[in-house]
Amino acid sequence: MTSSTTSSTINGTTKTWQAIQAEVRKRINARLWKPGALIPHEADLALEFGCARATVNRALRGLAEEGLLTRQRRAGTRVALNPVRHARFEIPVIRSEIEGRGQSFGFAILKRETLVPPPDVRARLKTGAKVALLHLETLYTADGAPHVFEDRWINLAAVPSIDEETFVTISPNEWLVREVPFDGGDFTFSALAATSKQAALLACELGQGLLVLDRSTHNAQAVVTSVRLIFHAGYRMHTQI
Amino acid sequence: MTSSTTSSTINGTTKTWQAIQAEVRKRINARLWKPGALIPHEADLALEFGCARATVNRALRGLAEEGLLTRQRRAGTRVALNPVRHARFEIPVIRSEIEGRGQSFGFAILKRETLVPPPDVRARLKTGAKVALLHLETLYTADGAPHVFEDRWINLAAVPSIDEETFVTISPNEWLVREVPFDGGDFTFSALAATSKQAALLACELGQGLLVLDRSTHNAQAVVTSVRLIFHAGYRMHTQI
DNA sequence: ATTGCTATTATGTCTATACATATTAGCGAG
DNA sequence: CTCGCTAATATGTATAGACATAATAGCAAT
Repeated sequence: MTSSTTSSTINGTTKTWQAIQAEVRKRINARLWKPGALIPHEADLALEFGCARATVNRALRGLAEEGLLTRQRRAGTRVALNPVRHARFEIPVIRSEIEGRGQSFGFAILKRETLVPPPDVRARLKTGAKVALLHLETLYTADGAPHVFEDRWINLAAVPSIDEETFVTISPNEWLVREVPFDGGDFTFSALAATSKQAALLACELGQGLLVLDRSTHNAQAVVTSVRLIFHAGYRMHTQI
Repeated sequence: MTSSTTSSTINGTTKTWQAIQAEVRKRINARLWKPGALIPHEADLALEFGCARATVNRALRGLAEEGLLTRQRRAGTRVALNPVRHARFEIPVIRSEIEGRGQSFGFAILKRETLVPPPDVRARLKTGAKVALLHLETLYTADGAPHVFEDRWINLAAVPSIDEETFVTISPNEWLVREVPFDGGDFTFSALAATSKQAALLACELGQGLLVLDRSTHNAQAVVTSVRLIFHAGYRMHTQI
């Protein structure tokens, strides 16, 4: 029958943009297209794959975002010389992370005060020498065991409503994620050897290596909060690419 | 003067997908569209912004990839309940990282041997109990100072040509990135306190906290290599979102 | 040789239309 | 009330055609 409703209008195989991506990936891996080399331009590939240029564009754009290709107008598309790989870490809400492992989540506010912070914190939050900030120290636990110690400074000007929050039922971590929209931030991983205070808090030996994550988040107006998370000994932050 | 602009949106000149993204972001941040809420569907937005549905699709797809929106066929698009944020770390070639800071790069192969690895390495590389692997220990330096100690195991079956490489002019790190295509891998950050050996290698105090990055990379066939990088004391790995 | 214009070219984006596909809502039979 | 079918619907993808934009190459004038 001359039914025009059949799906595969294209001879041979239906070439979705994902199929094209896979094919391009294969050619790069097989060194058919070598690092640094120019690959055929979109129109040619569209012709070869029997699809529209927009479909090729969709495929190549994705690979460029991954860092596998570099593209430039007029100059064309080439295989990346140094395939800069990106590791994407999910930064979850602490409660979700713990409960996701089937453990019980808990937290305790160890300190809550409003004062002018030390210079390094002032620098991170870009606040003046006389501006008081909210300072919170919280210990998060998993199945009762110390999980992470959080040392947080909050810009009250950016989050005024936080004054009314007691943090009895919701942790500072979760409250901020839920209530404060933000545009960006920065993350820094580092390591330190446990001081006696940290060893006591996190129930580890004095001098053990601890993973540290410093994070500050900002919106369009100001730096909202800056936090240092010191994880329990042996904690590993994992991701796949 | 007169409050002339009652403009519902940016009209006229540019209604690019990026402008639409920005507008949607603004509405989410302004809580006009609250977390969990359904937003108008693509056709409606296209009508409102005066553009084609494909353009709206492009904008919303990007926001969904970021994790700010969740989209489902037939069900529509809603603002993500807990915006899982992603930190994207670039994993550069060590030489590029050092030279990018204007420092001089160097490396020294401390050990090169071929032997059956211990069980934990066997597990990571998924090799048999009798398969010998190439083991390399390398110290990378920046301006002559220790930068990172690399302890690497390489699956010879996956990278046979490595036997001929002397690593005199090119480091193992760079050689592998350049010569061995891979599909994926996983990363784990952790911390340890410097042992006396590590302290000597990295020129730091005994017991200092050191940042550790374990990485293994695989292609379609096998796990190609597994590496542990132990960074010098005080090293900070930074990224922005 | 250097500068400056212009034509060329490959990617970037937008449009209008069409069909595919997943998921839900509704309805009828058991 | 539940199961199973069908219709409705929002996103996902593909298409041809068009124009925009950046970067290059070539050529001309200084």
